[in-house]
Amino acid sequence: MVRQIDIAREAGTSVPTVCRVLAGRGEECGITPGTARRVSEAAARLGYKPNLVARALRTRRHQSVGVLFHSTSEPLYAELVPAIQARLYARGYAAICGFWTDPDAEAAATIRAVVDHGVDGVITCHEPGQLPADISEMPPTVFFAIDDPARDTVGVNGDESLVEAVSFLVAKGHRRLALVDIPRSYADAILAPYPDLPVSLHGFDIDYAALDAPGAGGLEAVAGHLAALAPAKRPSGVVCRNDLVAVRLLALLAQAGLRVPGDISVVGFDDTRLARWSSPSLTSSGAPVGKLADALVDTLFARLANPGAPPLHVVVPRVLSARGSTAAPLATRTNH
Amino acid sequence: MVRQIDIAREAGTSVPTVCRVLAGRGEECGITPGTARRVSEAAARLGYKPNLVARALRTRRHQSVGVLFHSTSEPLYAELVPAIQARLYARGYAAICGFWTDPDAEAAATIRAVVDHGVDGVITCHEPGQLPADISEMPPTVFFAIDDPARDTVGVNGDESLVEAVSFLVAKGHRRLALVDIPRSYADAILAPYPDLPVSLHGFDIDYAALDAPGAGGLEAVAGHLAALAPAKRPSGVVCRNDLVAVRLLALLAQAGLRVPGDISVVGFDDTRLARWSSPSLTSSGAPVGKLADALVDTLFARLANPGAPPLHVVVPRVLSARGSTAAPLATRTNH
DNA sequence: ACTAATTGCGCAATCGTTTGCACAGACTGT
DNA sequence: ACAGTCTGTGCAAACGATTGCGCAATTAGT
Repeated sequence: MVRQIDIAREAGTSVPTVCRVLAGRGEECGITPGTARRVSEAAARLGYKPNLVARALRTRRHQSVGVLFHSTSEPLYAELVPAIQARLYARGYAAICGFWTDPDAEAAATIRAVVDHGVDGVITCHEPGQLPADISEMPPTVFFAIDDPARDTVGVNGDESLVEAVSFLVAKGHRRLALVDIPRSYADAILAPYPDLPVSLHGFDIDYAALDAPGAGGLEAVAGHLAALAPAKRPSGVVCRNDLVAVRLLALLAQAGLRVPGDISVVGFDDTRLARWSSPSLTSSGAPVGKLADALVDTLFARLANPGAPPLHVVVPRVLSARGSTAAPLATRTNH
Repeated sequence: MVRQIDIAREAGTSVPTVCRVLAGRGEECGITPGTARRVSEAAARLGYKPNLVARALRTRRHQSVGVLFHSTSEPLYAELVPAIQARLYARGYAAICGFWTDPDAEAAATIRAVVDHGVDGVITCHEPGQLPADISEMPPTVFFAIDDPARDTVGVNGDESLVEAVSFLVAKGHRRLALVDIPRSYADAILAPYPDLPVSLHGFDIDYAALDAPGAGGLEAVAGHLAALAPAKRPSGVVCRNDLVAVRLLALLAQAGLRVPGDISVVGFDDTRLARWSSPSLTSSGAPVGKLADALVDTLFARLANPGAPPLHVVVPRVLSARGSTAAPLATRTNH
């Protein structure tokens, strides 16, 4: 291990001078160009790597950020976490990652463990209200997909893009829709532009941990219900809370004998790789993962640069990508 | 922030005594039970949290492990990384995560950045031979799914379970098989038990980064080739390198007009959630993620506890889970 | 030439924890 | 009672980088 004192000896100077030159503050501190050059060259020659631990002890900045998300079984997070990590490294920061499955207990313990390791900031999807109370001092934190005017947040537009998904289906000719596992508040926002549209709500009790199982956490009942309806009474389009629910529904609808998009169209949310991997591929509305990661990391560094600024709020718009899971409804097509 | 000196003042003793008691070495160092109790109580009362950065500077152990994998677009890694992280936290260690997409350039830079942050150990799927040369001192490292007698490794059995997958299809009556993106060395191992089985090899040039695109990184050509063959000449069973390839192939075969498992059976590898999410669900052979994570973390800590021991090698057996993508071939069924 | 301002650099303390060593005090043995 | 052992505890020096302050050496000013 090469230390600053080794460079100092090599360059015939002292540790503080080495420190100032290597911190790029040579000019500012009035170091002679010649000295600065000797230091830089010696550092390069010896292959100096700063000891980040020692630096962190002195400066109280650790060059690391906690990245705390639901277990990556949420397909969006599986893509978002590596994207965030890449952007942090581009700024010389390490990503200390924490995942959990159970929202309440595990999350708090995981967050506490990461914060105790001395991160400079946190990026998380955890609800601010449920943060462990005894965390003495939570570092600057950016919350993803959380509505809280008092915190720094990065979100994706919710009800507007839900309206867009619905209008996409309406434009294709659908007149009877179902929403799966979508909050009623969002659903209400939909009714405004389409007061006469029959919309049914399903799957409020979906158990995401059981989505792997054959029953799919309650989703099988939803598929069965849809299949049991007479075609004329059946919703011809379904909008799902996220891609995972949509993809599982795709499989269950096939089992139940409904063809997608022939008998029924399906729209997902988040536009993850899952939407491109499924058969049929899934029409989905989501914000580009790269832009989300940009927004999260930029917001965190803006906060670190300016601790006193008022709360920051960024919304990344979703884009609807039409794919194979949506088509005009059968009735419309036969009418033509 | 509460420091040891605050506890020392509160308990009427000195910093070294506090340190020894809190390190659990009170007995060993002959601290009086009374003193030890006063220290413990004061620490609890004040809510002491050790400064891990200061400790790391002194002890050179950082209580953190680098977890370095391909970008989690590899479905197995998306499940493995959170499982590893959970086990590290259970031991009081943080997971500093690094992901990359391009195997050569990004991986080296990512690994270097993480190692520079001072991790105690590394768990990675990177090839040992391609580690950046100028990493002064690589900490103890466990390699996943790498064959290298000189390193600590955790693997899944490869050719044996490939044989098992083939024998599973043969037992169902399949007599003509295809392997997609499977190394020829493995394929050779298969020919031993089944010398007369016609096996064709496909998809050696699959571009994993392009698997999202419509052409699926070359996989569309494979599906097209299979669909173009006369049913009698067509392989009735396909074994794929991993679940992602298998799931994409499922979609492409459907597009090409082949039904799964009616016309053709498909077997995946790794048994990720993708296998349970696809339609039809995918027969797949994989080691349980939990056991893999256990093996990786246990092996790393065994190495940390005993730096001089000879290389450790653990193999976690795969288990074949039969699901909806496999059935007896059409020919066999009509014969009965 | 003598004081004052300026410049370039190094001394020493600091961050919080750990650990080798030594020093008091109590105790034992003769 | 005194030398020797043992026991519990504290002193001080690390670990490596950062930074306020001040000291020399040079230059400017009169």
